[in-house]
Amino acid sequence: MHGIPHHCILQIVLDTPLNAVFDYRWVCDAANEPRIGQLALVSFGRREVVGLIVGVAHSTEVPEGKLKDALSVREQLAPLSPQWLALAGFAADYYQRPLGEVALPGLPKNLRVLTTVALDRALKKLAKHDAVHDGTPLDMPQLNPAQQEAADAIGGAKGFKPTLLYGVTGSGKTEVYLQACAQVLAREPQGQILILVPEINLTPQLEGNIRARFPGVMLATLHSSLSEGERMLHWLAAHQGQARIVLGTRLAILASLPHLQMIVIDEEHDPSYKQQEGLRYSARDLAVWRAWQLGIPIVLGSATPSLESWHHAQTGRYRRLELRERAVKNAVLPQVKLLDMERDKPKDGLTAQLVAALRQRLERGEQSLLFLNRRGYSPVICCESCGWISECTRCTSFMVLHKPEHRLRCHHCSLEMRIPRHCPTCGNVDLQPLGRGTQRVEEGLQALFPEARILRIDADSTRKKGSAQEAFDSVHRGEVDILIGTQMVAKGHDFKKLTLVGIMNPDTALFSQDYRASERLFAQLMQVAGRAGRAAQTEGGSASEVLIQTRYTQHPLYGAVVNHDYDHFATALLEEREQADLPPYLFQALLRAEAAELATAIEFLSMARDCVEHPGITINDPIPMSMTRVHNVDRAQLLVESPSRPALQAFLKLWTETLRAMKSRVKWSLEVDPLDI
DNA sequence: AGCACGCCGACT
DNA sequence: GTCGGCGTGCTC
Repeated sequence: MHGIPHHCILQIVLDTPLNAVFDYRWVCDAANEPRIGQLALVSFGRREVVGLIVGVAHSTEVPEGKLKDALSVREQLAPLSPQWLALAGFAADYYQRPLGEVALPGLPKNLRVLTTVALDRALKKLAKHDAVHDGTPLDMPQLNPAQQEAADAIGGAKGFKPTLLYGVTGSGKTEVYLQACAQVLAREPQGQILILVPEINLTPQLEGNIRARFPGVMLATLHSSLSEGERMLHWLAAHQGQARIVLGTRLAILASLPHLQMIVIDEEHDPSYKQQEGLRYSARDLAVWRAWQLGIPIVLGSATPSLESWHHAQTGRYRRLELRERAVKNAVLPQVKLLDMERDKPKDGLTAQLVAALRQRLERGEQSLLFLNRRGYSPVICCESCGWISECTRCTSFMVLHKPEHRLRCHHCSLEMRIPRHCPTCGNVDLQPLGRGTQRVEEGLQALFPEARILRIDADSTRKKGSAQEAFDSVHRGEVDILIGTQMVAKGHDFKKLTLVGIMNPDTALFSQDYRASERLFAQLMQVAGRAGRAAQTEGGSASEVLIQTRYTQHPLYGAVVNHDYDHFATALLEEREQADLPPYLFQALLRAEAAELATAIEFLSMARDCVEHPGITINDPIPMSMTRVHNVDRAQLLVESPSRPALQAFLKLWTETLRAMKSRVKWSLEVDPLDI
């Protein structure tokens, strides 16, 4: 009874917004049917696409006339595991998208093309690679007692155990992760570990550290700046279990890891774990689900945990471990001081006290960092006689002056133009820059300290590939006296000679409409402040200082920063959130609509608000988004809230199905657990 | 989402 | 006379 040709029905999902499984006929040996989790090439409409087999059956409802044969099954690739399919399924359900739209984009592009040459090449390369396997880690540095306790607790954990590793900047969280990894790798001969970081380009040291520490262990990286060839190779190394450690950004949460034994989320509070377009998933939240599904430990590390995680630690859902001291002997936390801009009026954005502090570092040959989260020369230019200001014609925003390029640029739609010679409305030639960006600060500083070596690091100065790395390297080599940067400089880097951090103008975030702004500001200030004083304090060297310029020296947020007291600050914020019925005590989703006319978008949302019964769910009024128009499209949104996550989920499922069925011409999208409202 | 088919304006 | 605008219809 072998070799008799018979046919089966492959149930296949495809990368399409259609929320459906498509059936295809497949002829094969009865004993040799394709398996769930394999990829297949099929003809779909008038094109050929790669789909994922989610079921194998022997009958179908689809009429004979519509049913097509699958073109091929990718047998050289081991099937994706049921656990991986469940992960993709969970993400699809939770974020209200079709399975195929989650599962297929989670795979390397080269797996989804018609030809298998890239796959075959990668398979061949990895087959040769299999020889080396010497799992002896190098000598581990001595940990302090708190670190050792944390590493043992994490590395020795069995079962689903989310741990919040709360440690001040420079407290050696990375070392804790690495030693916990060493324990897991030693205990589980095949075990794999997934380490997520916010942005891999900003933490280049970590990859090197891991390689140096685990020389016999294959490390695969997964992030958006890999070439397609590399991505294929690294993904496959993870999928085949060869890579024991996978280091990646949020997209790596969908990697196939058949022997996953532990997950590490570094800087778990970082907003870049949330995808901000397409499938708007939170890699951190999916990671927790994945750890729960597999019954494995997960570590969430941060000096300023998200309030969500902090809340979980308070309620006992997460175990909290704490590192209170800096790991390097004699390295102390920098002293944080507030500079009152009301009493010490700034010139060119700098108070006299900050200028004096900069001068002092220059004289001592130490480095300073000025933090200003605004790139360009000035955020707007205006006409002094008629009040004209440089607004973008396509967006609800201003055209930013970029002086080196002599251009105005919109940071939202990248519209560019030459700087007008005179005011477009009244003809006045006196157009003045208003406000201050990094370029203008750089110019002012260079005038103030002509001999100083000043370097600006922001998205504009590092546009070329590799130029950011080069810039950071030159800071590390001590070729820079004063570094000016946006949030790009806040993450990851240890600047050994840096003893001064100046924060120029953080106040705007204090009174933002967005209730998460203060949480973010605090995290950002702590993170930037943490760049200072990471090395041991040397004899005669200055103590590290963080100087914050502000008009609100009495604001409790700054008080908490001065005292390095996230603890009380977070607890106070959580109380406020509970009083005000906000996350994490409430669950939210956002329906967005866009149209050429704002009224069309609002109208659609009003209709959506009333189209389904919603007991237990609060649906607010439709409102224009705070930046209403981007690239000539008007956007509005509808906030949906519930104290019950399951109730919200059930409603969203029904709601999206209803909206999809209405086939409205208005373009809409749903975001679950939005970060920015 | 693609990608077709399908009817009305400014051009080689 | 055609190239091409995007309306709407379908995908096992």
